[in-house]
Amino acid sequence: MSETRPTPRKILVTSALPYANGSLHLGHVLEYIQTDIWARFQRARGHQCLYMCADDAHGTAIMLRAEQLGLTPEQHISNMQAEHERDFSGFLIDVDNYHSTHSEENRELSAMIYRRLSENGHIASRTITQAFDPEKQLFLADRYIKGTCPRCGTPDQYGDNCEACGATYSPTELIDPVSAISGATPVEKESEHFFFTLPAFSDFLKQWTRAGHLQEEMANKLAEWLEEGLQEWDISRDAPYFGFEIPDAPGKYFYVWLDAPIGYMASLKNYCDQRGLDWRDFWKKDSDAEVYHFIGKDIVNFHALFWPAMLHSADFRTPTKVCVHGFLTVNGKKMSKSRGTFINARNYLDHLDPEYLRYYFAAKLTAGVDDLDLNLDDFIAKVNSDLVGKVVNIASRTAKFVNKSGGVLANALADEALWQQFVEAAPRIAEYYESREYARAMRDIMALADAANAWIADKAPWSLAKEEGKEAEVLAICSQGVNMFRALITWLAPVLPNTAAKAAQFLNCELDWAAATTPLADHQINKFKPLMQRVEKSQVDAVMEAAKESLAKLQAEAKPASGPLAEEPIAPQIQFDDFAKVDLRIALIANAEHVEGAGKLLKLTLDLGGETRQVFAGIKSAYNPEDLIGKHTVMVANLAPRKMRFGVSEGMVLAAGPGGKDLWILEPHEGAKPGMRVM
RNA sequence: GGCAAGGUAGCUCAGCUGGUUAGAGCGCAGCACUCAUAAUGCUGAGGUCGGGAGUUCAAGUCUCCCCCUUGCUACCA
Repeated sequence: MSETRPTPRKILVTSALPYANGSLHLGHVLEYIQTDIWARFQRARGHQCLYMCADDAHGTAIMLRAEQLGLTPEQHISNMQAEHERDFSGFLIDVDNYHSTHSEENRELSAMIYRRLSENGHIASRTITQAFDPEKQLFLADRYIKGTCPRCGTPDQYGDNCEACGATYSPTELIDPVSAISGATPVEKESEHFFFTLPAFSDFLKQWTRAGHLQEEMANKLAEWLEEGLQEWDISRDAPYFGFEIPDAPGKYFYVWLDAPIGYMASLKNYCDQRGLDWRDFWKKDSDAEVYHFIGKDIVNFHALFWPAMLHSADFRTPTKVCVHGFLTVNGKKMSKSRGTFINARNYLDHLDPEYLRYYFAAKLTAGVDDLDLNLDDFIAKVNSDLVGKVVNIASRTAKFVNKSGGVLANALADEALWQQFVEAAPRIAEYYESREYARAMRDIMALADAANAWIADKAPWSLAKEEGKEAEVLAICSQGVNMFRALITWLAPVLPNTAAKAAQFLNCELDWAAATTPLADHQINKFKPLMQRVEKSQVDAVMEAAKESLAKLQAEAKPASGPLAEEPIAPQIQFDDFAKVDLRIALIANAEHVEGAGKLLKLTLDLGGETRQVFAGIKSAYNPEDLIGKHTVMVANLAPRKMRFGVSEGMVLAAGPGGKDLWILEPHEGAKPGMRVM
């Protein structure tokens, strides 16, 4: 009844390439652990499985960060890559190759793919207008422009949205926009850009996204984009840019997301070139290999729309599957820097064994895209009880008796029926691994561990050992205990590679998936040594403490203090005349009502004592209209009218607060009358 | 506001195409064991399956409405 070995497959696996601008955090680690478990499982089953990764090393952010650090971009990304590789190895992520998108291989492949896209008529060019930093001589992406929010007046907001009030807008709407890089006032400038004609692949993608390459929920999500109609994708950036220059287009560079996925190929090419293998075996159109990308749900459009379209045009095969996972939360909350739940990979590794986290993630990972919560109390309980209390304990409580009687396992099973449960579980567990339902695999394995412990308790070999003439029976029971442990640890090996290696040493045999359910008989084992230590609460506390410290350090660099004044320094001094230009008036809120279709707006009718104004105010989240009617407030009466989707707004009411529910409009003391000027 | 995914025991989660008294692990209580890294076994308490209405002989499981959480997205002068 031993399992038949499946025919060997050729598999290429990737994790999303971490950006070479920051340290890895546990969210990254979740993905690498998911990928690594899968890759190790495939190798354990005798398949050829290459796990490729690399640093994603291009883009404006990296260029600027390097400058800030006083390094060349090349030095900076080289430092980051070294750090990333240390963290990978710390978490026992067994990549076959860790490369960089800033590599010769990637330069060649990017150029080659671009040429093919271009030859196929899938590259368009046109001139666009963009904000430009005249001092830095640099085009500015939205997030590099800062200014005063046009809606709530909060200074120092980014070019696409306001952190205080949540408004979204285009950078041209910002009041007093400045370049976040140099502080200069941006100007508009034209430039020629290249576009990948994504709409040409609309039909192809509609079919591809439904052809079993994606989880259904992701296919549904992408269908939204596909229904709305795809836009051409801007794939070029102007110099200066840290990246690859586009062939025959001096001064134009590939946008970082163009060459990032090509980095998967480049890493494989780099690996193959050193070994006399051909990377095309995996990527050519009629390849018999399988390609799996593990990614987070935030980058699914790049991997399941842009990337397959590029590959299709460039005459390469498309991925077998894009496996999307959810985000990691910590104690039920989004990993956030402000909440102090942001844990770097290194914070964890400095205090805890990587296998604990590997197991905990495995025990909660499914093939779905749901977010996964790292609940720290649950983490301690689960690891200690499942791994130490159940699995390792089976070996720990039986090995001694085997060793005592010479260390040679019995030649027959004590309980065939129980063993049969293990035999039958093997293919099911394999199927769960294969389909990335690790949580189900772990549940099955632990259920068997429970059965094993209950059986051992029932047989009580320690009691029999006290009786004369029961030596053979004791040995038979404990031999089966050791064999059950061997099966369990073999199945756990993709998750717990170090413990599995130690167990192999104790068992005095290689752990082999196919052999796991054939019991070792008449086999010499070695002395048992503890395989795994319990997690201590103090270690977990130390991780959280370290996380807070790293965070504090980061924030100290970024922001010296907090509070309204620190976050929004007082604006440059103005003269009285400047202030006098703003005509503030007392207004009576004659009416306030909801606006059909608007999420944040209230429509206010303001009585200025002889004149009424209609003003749309973004205060719906903080006020009920009925509570406002009859109250007095202060408005900017001479603000130019503004056309909005729901009508013209003829002024602004004054309010303070970060936004959402925390928003307070001004109200004058008793006695002020509508129309009075506020000076 | 729109779309999506969720809301099942204290905690983390299973519950397939609707079908007997709703499950697991952990935690908790009691008992047993004391071989084992205070590990293990047995027993038990604990849930109006977010709320409401409906369809049905029968609903955690289907429909509608509402509330809450998370993500994406729009608008927000």
